[in-house]
Amino acid sequence: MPESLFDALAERGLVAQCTDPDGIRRRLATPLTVYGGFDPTADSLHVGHLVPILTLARFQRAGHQPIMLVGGATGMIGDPSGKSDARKMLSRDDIIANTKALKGQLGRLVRFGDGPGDARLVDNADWFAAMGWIDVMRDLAPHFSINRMLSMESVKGRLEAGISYLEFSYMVMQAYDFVHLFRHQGCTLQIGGQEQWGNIVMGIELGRRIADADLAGLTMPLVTKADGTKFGKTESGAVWLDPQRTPVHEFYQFWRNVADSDVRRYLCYFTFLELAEIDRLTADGGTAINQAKEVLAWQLTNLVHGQAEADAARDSARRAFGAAQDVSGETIPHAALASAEVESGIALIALMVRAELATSNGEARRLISGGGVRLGDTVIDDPTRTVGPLDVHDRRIVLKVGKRKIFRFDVG
RNA sequence: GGGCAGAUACCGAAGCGGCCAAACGGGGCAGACUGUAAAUCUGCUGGCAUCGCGCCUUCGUAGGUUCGAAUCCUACUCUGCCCA
Repeated sequence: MPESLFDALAERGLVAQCTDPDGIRRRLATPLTVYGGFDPTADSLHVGHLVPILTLARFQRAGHQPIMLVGGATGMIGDPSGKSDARKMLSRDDIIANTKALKGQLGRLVRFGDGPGDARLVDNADWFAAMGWIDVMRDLAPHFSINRMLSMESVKGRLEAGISYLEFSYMVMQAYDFVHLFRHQGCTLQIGGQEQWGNIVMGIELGRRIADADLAGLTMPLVTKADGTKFGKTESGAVWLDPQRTPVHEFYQFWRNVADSDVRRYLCYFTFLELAEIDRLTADGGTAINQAKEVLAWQLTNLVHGQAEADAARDSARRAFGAAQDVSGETIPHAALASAEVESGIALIALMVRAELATSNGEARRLISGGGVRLGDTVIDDPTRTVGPLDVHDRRIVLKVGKRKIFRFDVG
C-alpha cells in the first residue's frame, strides 16, 4: 500500500505528467485544495470526463478538498487544446443552460458541502464577468509571452490549420482561473487531462508572477482503447452520463463490452476498487475476465446512476444473455404495441424501424437478409416477414439484432 | 491584388458526357468461430418501393449547354501552393 496518494495514483496509471513528483508528495502530506475544470460544451458530461472527476474524488477520499470548476466563461471561448480545428461557438444561452446541467451532474458524483473536505463547485463566469477588457489587458496580458504561448503544444498543433485570437486567449483565462482559486480558496494544485498540461503550466507560471504562489499541476493520461479507436464512442455516438441521452441499459452494456485487454486499465481508472482486488479480478484470462467486465459495468452504473439502476441493469443483462434468454427485465429497451396492430399483422421491417434497431426500412431489410435478425429465438431471413398473433409469447414480441441489441414489444 | 491546383458518400481516394448511387481502401454493421472479448474469414454498407423493373436525394453553391452532366461552360464560396 503506497503511503502517498501520489504513488497510489501512479500505481493506477493515472499520472501522465506532473510538476516535480517529490514536491507533490510533500504537498499531499497535509490536506490541500485541488481543482479540475470542465467546460460546458454540451448539456451532459460523458464517460471521457470521468477520469478527472473521479481523480478529484480520489483526492477527496484521501482527505483533500476538491474544487470542481465549471467553465461558464471559458466555455464561451473554446479550448483549442487537443483539437485540430475550432469548434462552433455556442450561444450564450446554451452555455448557461449547459453550465447548469453540468453542475447538477457533478453534484451527484462527488460529495459537496461547506465543511472541510467537502467539494466546492465554482463557475469561472462569476469572476470573469466582473473583469473588463482593460483589466485583463493591464493585469494579465503583460505576463504572457507570445513567444512562450506559440511554443505550447496546444497552439503549435493549430498554427498549421489556423487559430483565432479568440481561442488563443483561452489559456490566459485558464491560467487566471488557477490564480483566482489560489487567492480565494487556497488552491495549490490543478489536475486535468493530458491535453491540459500546457494550460496548467501557464497557470503555475502566472501564479508565480502575480501572486507569488507556489503552484503544482498533474495530468491524467488520455483514455485509449486497445484497438486504437476512440474511447467513449459507440455506434450511436458518445456515451453520456445523462440517461436521457444514453439509456442506462446502453451505458451498462458499453462497459460490459470493453475489450479484454482494456478491462484492467479501466478498473484502475474508473473504479475505487483496491488494486489487489483488481488484480484478483483480472489475473485469470479467458472466461474469468467476463466477470471482471461485469464488475466494471456494475461499478460504473452504480456510480453514475445509483445502485438500484445498476442492479437492475445487471439483472436484466444476465437474464437476457444467460441461458434462459429472459428479456423481461425493466432496463431492456421496450415499448408497448397495440394488440390490434398485431391482429392485422405488421411488417417485421416496420417493427425494427419502430424499435430503432434499424434506421431505415432498407437497413432493416439488409439486416434480415444477412441473417442478423431474430424474432424470439428464431432467425428470420425473409425481409417480407409479417409479425402476427402467432409470434406473441407471454404477451411479448422480442426482436434481436446481432447478439447485443434487443428490443421488446409488450403487446396489450 | 495576380496566377495555379483542388472541393466526390462517415473518412481517405478513383471517376472526367451515357454502362454512376458512383471503383478501391479504412471505418461501421451483420454472419461464422467464441466468452455479450480479441484475432481471422464471409456478407452488407443513400432513401422510398407492389424488392432486384422503377422513383427520389447525393459528387462545394447557384445558374447554363446537352436527348443525357459527378464529368463540359459561367459566376460565386472555401482550401492549398506560387507571385506581389
